[in-house]
Amino acid sequence: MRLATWNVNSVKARLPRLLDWLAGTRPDVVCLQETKCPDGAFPVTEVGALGYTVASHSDGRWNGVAILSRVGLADVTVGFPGEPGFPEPEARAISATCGGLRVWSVYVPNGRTPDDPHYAYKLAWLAALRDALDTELTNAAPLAVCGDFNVAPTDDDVWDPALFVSSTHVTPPERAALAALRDLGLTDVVPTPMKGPHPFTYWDYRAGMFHQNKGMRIDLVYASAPLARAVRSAYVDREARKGKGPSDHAPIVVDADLTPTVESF
DNA sequence: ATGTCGGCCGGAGGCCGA
Repeated sequence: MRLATWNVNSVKARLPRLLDWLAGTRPDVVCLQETKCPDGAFPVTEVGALGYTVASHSDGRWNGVAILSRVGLADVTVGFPGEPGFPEPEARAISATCGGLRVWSVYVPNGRTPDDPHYAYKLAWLAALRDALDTELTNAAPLAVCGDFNVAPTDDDVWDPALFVSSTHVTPPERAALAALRDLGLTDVVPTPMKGPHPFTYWDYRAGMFHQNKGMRIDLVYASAPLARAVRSAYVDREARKGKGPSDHAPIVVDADLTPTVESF
């Protein structure tokens, strides 16, 4: 089983690169975030030509999450019970069962700044996600929570911790929210960086940040115990951040010794 | 670091969000 997650920053703007990347990487299951793709506009035909079926969740111009699978796509759930909104719930979570693996694609609220109402929203959203996963993890099936968490778990996950003091993405409450997810029994599958010591997954478009490798690790794969035991390797595909017209995030690719159990075709 | 993207409206370029 090859599982991947990628904040594409608009599936429409990224479509040529997404298709090339799918054809070259051949993941079985892909979690996408920031699809920014209205309902009904998702390019299902184009990804379908590569063997993928699609479950997507949109609220229009912002946000948007999706799961692509070529090993089945069953029991799709949009959002989760108790999901907070701003004020209405946004398109930030979708889950499905793909080849025997329960997969969540999440786009955690950014938070903006610690004194902004969006920061409280972010913490409430993460707390509600924890409660929803607590219920779901009573099932023994392997589970992955993948996506853009907008939190760097440790100081090693930001290019200059001194610059981030009292900024969002690194505050103790945000990191405690991630720890609460791990306390459910989820394991942070830390990918291999491929270049440099830090497995960054995001680099701001501005100021040559990618070229200087001034990035952050804010895209995460949290694996339940049965999945974590099966993981053989994981890497950040920083090649996908290069060249013309990239997303500001790179994909994470995880290989696990799970035999896909195709439940529908 | 505040240097760039992408979406929207509307038919250019300003505004919002990240």
